[in-house]
Amino acid sequence: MKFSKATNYALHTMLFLAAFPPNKLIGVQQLAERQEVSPTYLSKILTKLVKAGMIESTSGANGGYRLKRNWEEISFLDVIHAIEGSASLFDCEMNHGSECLVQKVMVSAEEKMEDFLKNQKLSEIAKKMTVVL
Amino acid sequence: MKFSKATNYALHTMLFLAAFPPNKLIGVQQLAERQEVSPTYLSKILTKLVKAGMIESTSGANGGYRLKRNWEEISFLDVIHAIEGSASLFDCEMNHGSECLVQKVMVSAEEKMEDFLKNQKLSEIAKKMTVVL
DNA sequence: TCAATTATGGACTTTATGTGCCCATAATAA
DNA sequence: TTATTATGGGCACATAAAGTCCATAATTGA
Ligand code: SF4
Ligand code: SF4
Repeated sequence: MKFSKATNYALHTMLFLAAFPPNKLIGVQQLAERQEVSPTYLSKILTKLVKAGMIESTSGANGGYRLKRNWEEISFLDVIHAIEGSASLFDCEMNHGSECLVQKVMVSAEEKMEDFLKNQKLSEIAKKMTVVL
Repeated sequence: MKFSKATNYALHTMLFLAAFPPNKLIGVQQLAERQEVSPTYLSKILTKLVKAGMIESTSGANGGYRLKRNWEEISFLDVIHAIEGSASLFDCEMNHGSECLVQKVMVSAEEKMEDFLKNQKLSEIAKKMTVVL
């Protein structure tokens, strides 16, 4: 029960892009160096963010990634869900009726965390960070 | 990023014990059957609960497990921590100063969930459950 | 048009963790 | 003493995370 490193990389990349000249492209090489992660691995993560509609990519020389227009509204939760998926943290195979209290408690707990993360916008946090990374 | 099955087993065992004649011992065999899990595996989990001071065990014929006296105060969070440990869900190896905002946000989010789980007492939930398991 | 650069995607290996089993040992009751 | 039950170490298996490699596509610039 831990957040994956991939989520960490994704969050940091998004925050870095938020504090980067907008519309300017930056390649996976430089993003990877900054986080001390292999470019090939980070590449997979970035592709997920692209598919989630948070960033856009451009191939070819001088290509790279940049935030999409709606980025100011993206929350921590959005990034986490893009990487880890949106399935419940507590998945019980059995199905003892819809009034199962255990699941209810666990799902409610998870929602408490998600409600908070939903309100943590990347733009707000990036603004407050003095040094990025 | 999922709660382990072990946590699921632990929670269900505790809830079952809460709705069981107090001071009466029940063996791992019967507990395991009820949850459709191997006794040997459940045994390890129960030992963790013993070490966490939530239940007590008795060896020998007619031995088994039962709740300890203080059990009414035990929360979901206590059980989860006993099984999964209490380390932060978001552990960043790097240490970019104590004012790291990313960690702050993630830890705060986790605390939201924990605050909720801390207030879910086993005794309360067990009382509300019509049928146990 | 050609070569260099960059992202994408598939397949793979490695590593870590969770899940589960087996057996030896200790403790207790009959 | 024997049967029963928990404990603990070690091992095996399954699953997922983390990371690598390479082929392909898209774009730029010469
Ligand atoms: S009671 Fe709920 S959580 Fe427990 S096994 Fe049944 S469905 Fe799953
Ligand atoms: S900024 Fe915080 S979360 Fe990010 S790498 Fe540094 S210590 Fe870790």
